[in-house]
Amino acid sequence: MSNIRDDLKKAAIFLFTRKGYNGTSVREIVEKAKTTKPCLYYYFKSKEGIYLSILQETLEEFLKILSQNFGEEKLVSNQLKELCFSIYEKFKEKKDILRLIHSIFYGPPKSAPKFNFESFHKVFYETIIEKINIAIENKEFFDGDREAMAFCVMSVFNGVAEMEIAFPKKYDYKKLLDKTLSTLFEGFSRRKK
Amino acid sequence: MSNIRDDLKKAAIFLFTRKGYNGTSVREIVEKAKTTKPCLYYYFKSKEGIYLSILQETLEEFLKILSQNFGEEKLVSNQLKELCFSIYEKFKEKKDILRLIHSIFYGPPKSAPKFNFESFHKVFYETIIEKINIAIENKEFFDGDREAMAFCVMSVFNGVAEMEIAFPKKYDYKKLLDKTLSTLFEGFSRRKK
DNA sequence: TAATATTTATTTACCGGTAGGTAAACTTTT
DNA sequence: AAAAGTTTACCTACCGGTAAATAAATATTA
Repeated sequence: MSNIRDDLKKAAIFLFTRKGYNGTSVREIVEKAKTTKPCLYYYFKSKEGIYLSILQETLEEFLKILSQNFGEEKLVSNQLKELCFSIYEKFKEKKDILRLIHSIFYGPPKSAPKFNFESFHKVFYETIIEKINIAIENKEFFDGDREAMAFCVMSVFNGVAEMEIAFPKKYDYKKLLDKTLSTLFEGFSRRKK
Repeated sequence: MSNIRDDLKKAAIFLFTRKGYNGTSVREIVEKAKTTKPCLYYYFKSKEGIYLSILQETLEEFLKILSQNFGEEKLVSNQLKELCFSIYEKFKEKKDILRLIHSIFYGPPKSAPKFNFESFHKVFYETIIEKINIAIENKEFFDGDREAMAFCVMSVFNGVAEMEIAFPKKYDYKKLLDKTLSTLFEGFSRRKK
């Protein structure tokens, strides 16, 4: 098994996630991986190549989570919570890479090679809105604007993730996510005027 | 009036916001500003200097908005909307720089010189939570977790801003912000069980 | 006010260091 | 012997930064 390839990837993740794409040099990567430059070019073709391969791998892991089931029988608010918790767990596991992806996705357009992370957002949003439709049909949620409601859920999740990126260890973010979603769903729940 | 200083700043903004800090070279900046390198070093001391001066200026503009008043007499939900709209307008005006700040704030720690944008978040959050306290006292909002409610509002605002950054011109984001806040506040509003 | 001295602004030409990338030789595995 | 993997040594281009000379504006003095 060629572990040079893996060593290169690990080293690249370590450096890209700390110094960004432009802030990391090929020399640093190969040095950390205890190998030489032509090896990196042998396995990944270019600096851009190793970078994109890291991002692609991560994207796929997240899409996999969204394709899972989240207990169709339960209350939608609980399904949505579980969905968010699952993604949150993966997020914590890959926090560094996600910080990198985040800063590229929302960052200056030419600060790094283009990588389309949009598909994750889209699938995430669609998954949420489907569940909200069900909740409104079941009269679990009040009959509000469905897009707006889904947008709230997604934004809250993003908000927690960003907080954890910006201020790690400052709060218990799992708890914050739980609490905030609970409050949001309490607001969405159907009550009489 | 030395307009070389201004030209340098404009050129730097143009390039930093498109290519990031590490992706932009001092040579490019002075070339675009139609001057020479020692001039940049004369006015700003270093690449980091011109960069930080741009960020600092922007931060101050945002803090200024938060120190304004937003109609104490009105419904809190409307005050919060106005607050968000005001910040949103400034955001749109300085969208490029905010994208840059965002990607640095949430990005790899060593991808650019440190700049503390935390103060804006803090003041924004505190402003929101004050208003929510009032709304709950007035029985305009139900008596939920105040931190969670404030977090929802802030997240929704961030969500819209990020959408606009990632997918400019795809939607009417002012409308999205309006609609989403309305739905959120409808959820927060006090109704009988 | 005119000439001079001083400070401020700007340019030319350069520094050592490092960037991404590769040709070509060598070693190991198949 | 052929293929795959790895190394040494090198390429050109560019990086951030600066010394020193010069030009323009301002202050000082006769």
